[in-house]
Amino acid sequence: MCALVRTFSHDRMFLHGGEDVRLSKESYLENLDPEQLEAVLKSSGRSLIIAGPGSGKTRVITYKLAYLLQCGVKPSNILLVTFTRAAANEMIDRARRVTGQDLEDMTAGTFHHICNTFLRRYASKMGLMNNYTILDQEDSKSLIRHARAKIVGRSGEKKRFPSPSVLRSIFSFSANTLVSIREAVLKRNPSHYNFITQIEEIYKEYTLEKRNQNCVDYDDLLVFAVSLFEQDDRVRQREASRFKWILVDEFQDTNILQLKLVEYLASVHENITVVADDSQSIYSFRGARYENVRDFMSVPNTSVFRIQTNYRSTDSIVNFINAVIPSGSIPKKLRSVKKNGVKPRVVKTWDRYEEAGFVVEEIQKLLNEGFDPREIAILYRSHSHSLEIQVELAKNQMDFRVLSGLKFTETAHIKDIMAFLKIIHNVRDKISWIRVARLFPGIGAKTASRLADHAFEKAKEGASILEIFDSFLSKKSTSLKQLRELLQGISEIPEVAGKIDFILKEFYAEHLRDTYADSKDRQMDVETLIEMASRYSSLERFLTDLTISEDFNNTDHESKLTLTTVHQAKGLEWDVVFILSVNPGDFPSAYALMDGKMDEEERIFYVAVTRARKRLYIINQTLRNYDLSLPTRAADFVERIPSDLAIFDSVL
DNA sequence: GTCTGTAATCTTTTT
DNA sequence: GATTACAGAC
Repeated sequence: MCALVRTFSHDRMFLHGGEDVRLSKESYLENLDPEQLEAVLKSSGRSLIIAGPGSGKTRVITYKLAYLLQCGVKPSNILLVTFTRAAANEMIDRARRVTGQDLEDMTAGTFHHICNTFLRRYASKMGLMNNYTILDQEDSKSLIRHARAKIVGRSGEKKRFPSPSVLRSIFSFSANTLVSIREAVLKRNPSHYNFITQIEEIYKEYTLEKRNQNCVDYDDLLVFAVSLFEQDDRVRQREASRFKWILVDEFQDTNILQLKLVEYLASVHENITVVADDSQSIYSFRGARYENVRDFMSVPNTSVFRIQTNYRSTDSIVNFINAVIPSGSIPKKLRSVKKNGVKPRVVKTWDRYEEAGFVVEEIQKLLNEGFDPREIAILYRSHSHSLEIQVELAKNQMDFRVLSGLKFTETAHIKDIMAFLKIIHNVRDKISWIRVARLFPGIGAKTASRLADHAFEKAKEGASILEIFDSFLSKKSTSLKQLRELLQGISEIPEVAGKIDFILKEFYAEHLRDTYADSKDRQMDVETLIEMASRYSSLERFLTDLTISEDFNNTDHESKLTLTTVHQAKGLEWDVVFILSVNPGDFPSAYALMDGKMDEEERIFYVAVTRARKRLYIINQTLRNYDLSLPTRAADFVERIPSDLAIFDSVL
């Protein structure tokens, strides 16, 4: 297909005005450096691009995409898989600008998005109705909580029995690594092994309820998509035929299911390019295995490209980065392009308050120097490490945005509104019924769950909202009547935005006023949600996007500092980066120290350090809240830093 | 049954 | 230090 395969073997000739006139005229390729260019142009068939941090991975994929389009590959024949929806959008935007082509028909997004589109299409094959709802983390936990209560009951046995969150992580780990529940418990939480029979029962109950209520969780999206292709070869053939080209970013963070999926989808045309940096694999807790990179590479005829130049950071920072390459990485040494940088600073403070004080003071200096606040970021291992700094910033009236922590879509008021919509979309969704019913005065846990059970049974018989309420035995309280009217009203309004507006006006605004001190802010959030909804005509699309893509959370940016966990900082970069609380027990986390799992922490630290373009600050504290009798030195990232690569400071 | 106050329980990272 | 389970008042 397209001239690619032919031209590739003959290398640069082609670039310097070889056969393909159309492309050689395009100046955009000149924006790439030789090693990037090679990766873009020469990779066809199966190829793996191992690219270090700051090597312009996004640019490589974007230009590869543009190049394919220029070669005449139709957008509908391309699959682009990225780690976040935002990353896909960014690449598409750039490729659109470069090529001037309309990319509407391209399939792009995260694995979860892509699996969801397959699942909607083939839902019935998998025993689902295509109006299934996707459970987010919290909904999934609620469902597990119910299943848990059913199995463990109210007896004293409950003590030390794994909590819903722990159970969820066990189930999720099992799904994403293709191991049994038994093995998952042994691997992750061996101390819970004596509860194994109950855990297995809860898992059964949870799975059954998900099916009954026509719900899938995040893991199911992947699991179902994989088994769809495994079970039906015709479906696999049909879908794989469509994708003449597949591009996958952040491949080191894929799990075994995602690897399988990619292999299925590439099985017809075998044109697949994956980009990876094994040192940046930081999602093992959700099944990511950087061994995928090795497995992918070990298939015959896979070509491997390496980009080891770092275009992002100054030489001083790159030298520092080279000194903290995680153990177990594929050996690498990054080259820098930007010269005369400032050495990273390692600053010792007393406690988290002093740390916050120092950071704010230093930021003020940087702003005076002329740095743009949008180009300054504060990173930390855990969201809880950010509280003191948030207070300190607020005290000094400095604007900031927080990417970590409670997301817009996770706040109680947004979840309430969503629950109304979810009922309309999938009447069997008990979790939403319970959530909604409890908002009304006089309806508590008991009535709510009786109503949910009733609605569920009636829905199976195909009853309407009105019929569900009419046959609900309980005394016709005013609350129930109001709920009935409300749901009926929502279902009659066609537009998504109109539905939400109706909920707000008829009921929710008042509810907010009665229950929250900050009801004004919350109402404004709901109004934002209406604004978002106005861009959607399909309720299903709206619900899906809101639970599956986080684009909605990264709102305005204007002249603000950024605060975020390292995990959420992946793929981003700033001129100035502060890394907070680099002490054993905080970063690396206490968890990792206990389990001796330092390798992943090293990679997280590596990701953090590599976000900085010009200035890098590493802050730690003398007052350790984690007292180690264990070897602290090995666990202390600061202790490992060679003395000539940073400036060591103390504000004590 | 609902609502409210108090005691116990953890405590990462997220699509 | 916040969430959640539970006991007791209504």
